[in-house]
Amino acid sequence: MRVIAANAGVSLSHAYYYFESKEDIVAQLLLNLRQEQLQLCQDLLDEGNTLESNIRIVLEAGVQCLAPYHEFGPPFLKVLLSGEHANEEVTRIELLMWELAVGGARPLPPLGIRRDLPRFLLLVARQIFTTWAFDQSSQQRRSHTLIKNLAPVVAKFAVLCRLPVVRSLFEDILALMDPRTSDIVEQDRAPRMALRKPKAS
Amino acid sequence: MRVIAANAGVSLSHAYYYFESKEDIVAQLLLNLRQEQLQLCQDLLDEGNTLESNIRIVLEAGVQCLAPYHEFGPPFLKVLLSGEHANEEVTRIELLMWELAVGGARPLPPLGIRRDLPRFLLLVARQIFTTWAFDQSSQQRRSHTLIKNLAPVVAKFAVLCRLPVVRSLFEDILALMDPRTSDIVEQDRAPRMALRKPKAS
DNA sequence: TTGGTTTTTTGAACGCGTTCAAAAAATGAT
DNA sequence: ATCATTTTTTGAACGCGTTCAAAAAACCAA
Repeated sequence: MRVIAANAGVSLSHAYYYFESKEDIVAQLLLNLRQEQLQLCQDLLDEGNTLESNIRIVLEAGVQCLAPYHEFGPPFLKVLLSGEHANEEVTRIELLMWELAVGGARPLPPLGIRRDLPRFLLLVARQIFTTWAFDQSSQQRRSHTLIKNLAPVVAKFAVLCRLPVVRSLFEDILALMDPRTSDIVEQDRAPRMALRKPKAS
Repeated sequence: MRVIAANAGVSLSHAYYYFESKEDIVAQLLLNLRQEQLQLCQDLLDEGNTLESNIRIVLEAGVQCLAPYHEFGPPFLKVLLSGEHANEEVTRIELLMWELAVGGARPLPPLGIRRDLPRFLLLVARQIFTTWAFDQSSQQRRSHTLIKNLAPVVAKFAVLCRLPVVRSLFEDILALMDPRTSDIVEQDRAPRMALRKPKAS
């Protein structure tokens, strides 16, 4: 904070006139970087690539924009997971990027999951982000490798969602991670879209 | 640290004679709690329940043991993800619990995944832990609900792994998160167990 | 016992994020 | 222009995790 204030040419305490806390500054920085990533993605996604390619583009743009601030990986993650600060805006931007990636992919993903796939990819991306945040390998090589290996798997999964069994797994996972699901307490939730009746019970 | 040192009846600086840092104390605490969870699980898992039931038992034992220290959720997570401190021991214990959960389940999970399922469950459990660490709902209600809803989904997934398509997804996911995968840099990894040949390269 | 060596323990200080009362500056009505 | 009010800016301090030189204690050969 002392360095930031000095660089801004104000006193230490004056920095708190503009920002609530250091974490708040980190949150703003993350927001700026996500906006930068969005701009980068908008330049790269408009060519009708495959879904796999688009997934890689978005993820790589992410680590590229954040790379100069990799030392703030853990604070970034904390801001994102703590659900405070301006992170609903960050989530909005992330979701928008995944909508572009899905909507611009050729061939288009199966119709049945097309609407929900962006939210699913958001979950996947959060997992990548977690890995990246604590990636101690040089140049975050591990994260890049993970992205490279993950993109085809997710794309394959999307295609397999044409099969009802796989599709129901997709729905289950999405329902689990949907925050609304956690609010249901009283009634037992029946499994959604049970494609195969359980033998008993 | 001042409070801990005072409670221990030593001076502040003397606490650093026994522990490297505050994070180190947190890591040791987490290890103790995992050992406690293991003991709890060993008492509850020896009855040949279903896999779903065992999954719930292990996860619930986890949140139960950690509940008194929920305020340390984020530091716990950081310790676990940063890969420092004594967390390979923590991982060992967690893996052991999942081996008990899988090996003691009746009916036994499909043979093809029986060996790898514990590692898969470890990944799932880490995700639950992440959710729990930042769970702001009262009594961590959200985490409990998530566990309740997740157990049947994972159990269902395990059964579906009898189908080759689903099984290959299982293998893919496990390979992705395996740290060894990230070390492969030079050669392009061919997709393992491709069940359906792509139409063109 | 002595004197030297190692282990244990401490007090004082540092850096960092944060707070707060109050000074300085800007603003606005009379 | 004057004074009251609000906005902007600051210096001094606090709490916390951490470090370190040095004191105190324990240990051990001579």
